[in-house]
Amino acid sequence: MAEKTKLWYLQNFNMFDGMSPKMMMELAQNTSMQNNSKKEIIYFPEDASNTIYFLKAGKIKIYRLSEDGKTTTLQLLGPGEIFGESAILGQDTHDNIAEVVEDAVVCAMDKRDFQDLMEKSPNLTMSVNKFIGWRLRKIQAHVEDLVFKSASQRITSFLHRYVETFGKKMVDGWMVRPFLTHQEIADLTATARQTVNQVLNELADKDIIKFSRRFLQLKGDLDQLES
Amino acid sequence: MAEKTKLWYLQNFNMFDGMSPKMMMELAQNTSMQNNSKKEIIYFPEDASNTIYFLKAGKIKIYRLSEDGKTTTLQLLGPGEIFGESAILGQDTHDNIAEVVEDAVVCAMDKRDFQDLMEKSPNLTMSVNKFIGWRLRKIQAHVEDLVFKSASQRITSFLHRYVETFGKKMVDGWMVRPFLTHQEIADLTATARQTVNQVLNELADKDIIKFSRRFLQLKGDLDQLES
DNA sequence: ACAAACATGTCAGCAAAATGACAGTCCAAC
DNA sequence: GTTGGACTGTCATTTTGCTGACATGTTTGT
Repeated sequence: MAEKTKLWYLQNFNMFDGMSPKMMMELAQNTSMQNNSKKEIIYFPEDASNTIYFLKAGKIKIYRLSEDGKTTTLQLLGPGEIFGESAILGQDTHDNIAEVVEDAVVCAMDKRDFQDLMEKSPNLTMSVNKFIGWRLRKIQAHVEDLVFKSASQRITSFLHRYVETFGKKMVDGWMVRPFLTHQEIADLTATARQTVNQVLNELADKDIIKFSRRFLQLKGDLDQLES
Repeated sequence: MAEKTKLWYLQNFNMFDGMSPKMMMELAQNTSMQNNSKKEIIYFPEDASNTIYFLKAGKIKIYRLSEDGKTTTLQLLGPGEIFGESAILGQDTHDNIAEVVEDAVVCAMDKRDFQDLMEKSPNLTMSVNKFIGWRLRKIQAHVEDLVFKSASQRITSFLHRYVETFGKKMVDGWMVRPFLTHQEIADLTATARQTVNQVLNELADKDIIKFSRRFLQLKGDLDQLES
């Protein structure tokens, strides 16, 4: 793929804001691009973690399995986000699974190339640190939710976040498409599929949302989805 | 305090392994030392986060409060650990509380000084990244515990970790002193005080542990405390 | 067009653990 | 010493939301 195209692809990762064009060029040269379709697995636990990934389009989920086959999703990532960062955080194998939720375009870069870049650019290092900090905060908030909130509160406040980050604002509310399956929401909120179904229908009964497999529509303001 | 003493104090933080003596000297010069006694608060949420702390001795807990006054402890830190790292992760206020659990000696350093050092030493940057990665993994494991394990499993596997990291190996098992209150354990494991009490007494009945306010003794091998 | 696989809707029953209440115990400070 | 406050021990009650079961509905691939 032409470097120029790659360069374009690497725009809109805030992490690279303020980097010199020369640096960006170097980044682009070291980046490979791939299309991944739904349900593809990008990495498994125990896989060597040599690569850092930039998500250009689509959605990826990072999740874990328990011994007895239960699933919990740690993060749902959208365009502009980075994953596989354990590579640059001194781990040589992954401990999560990264799976494509919506057909994705992923840029991949070897961790050594990225580390070389970091050494050359304190600016980049700074951005990486910020990004990691943000990740850390997100997961701490996740813990807080698990501990303080009830199952149904977790579901509604997940919907809030989901609509906020992935939805489009309309005249009379918000629209997100496509929507997730109830099981996917259950895994994200550490609840049972049936509970998700129930909460979703309750919200629909109250005329706060409308949903189907293809979309989620929020009628009115975000703060109706308060825990 | 003499730089020499400070220098000594800064040993045994793995983060500084492999740093040049010159660099260590610079570190020491920028570090201030403080003694904090039990129940002292080192920082509150919303406090400006300008400082990074190195825990030389004692124990610190990092915790959060919910609106309705519940508590959950995110981490229990012992000697050799770093906290307040949000300072170098691009956050300008804290979002947790750091409180002394056992009388502590804390080294404090201004975040800008530390960042200057990081720029000069890619080595240090690397160590910091590793440390953050380790922190991230710990908290992901915390999430996993919350989701997959039952209350009593969380308590036993907490005891496991506690004994492993803070205990002394004896001929016939392990000994940790002092011990925590049941409420503290409850906050660490997201359970109720009464449940902790029950599990503790069950383990004592099975003659696996012996405990009082002052100590926790594990009779025999660590793996008896498996979930 | 059809079947197989997957997703949703609903309900009854159950279990884990939180809550609340209170007595007993330890400890530290005066 | 005595007293107040914090910590521990125990129990009965209640709740949340998970489990399993099953019917219905929808999508996908051939």
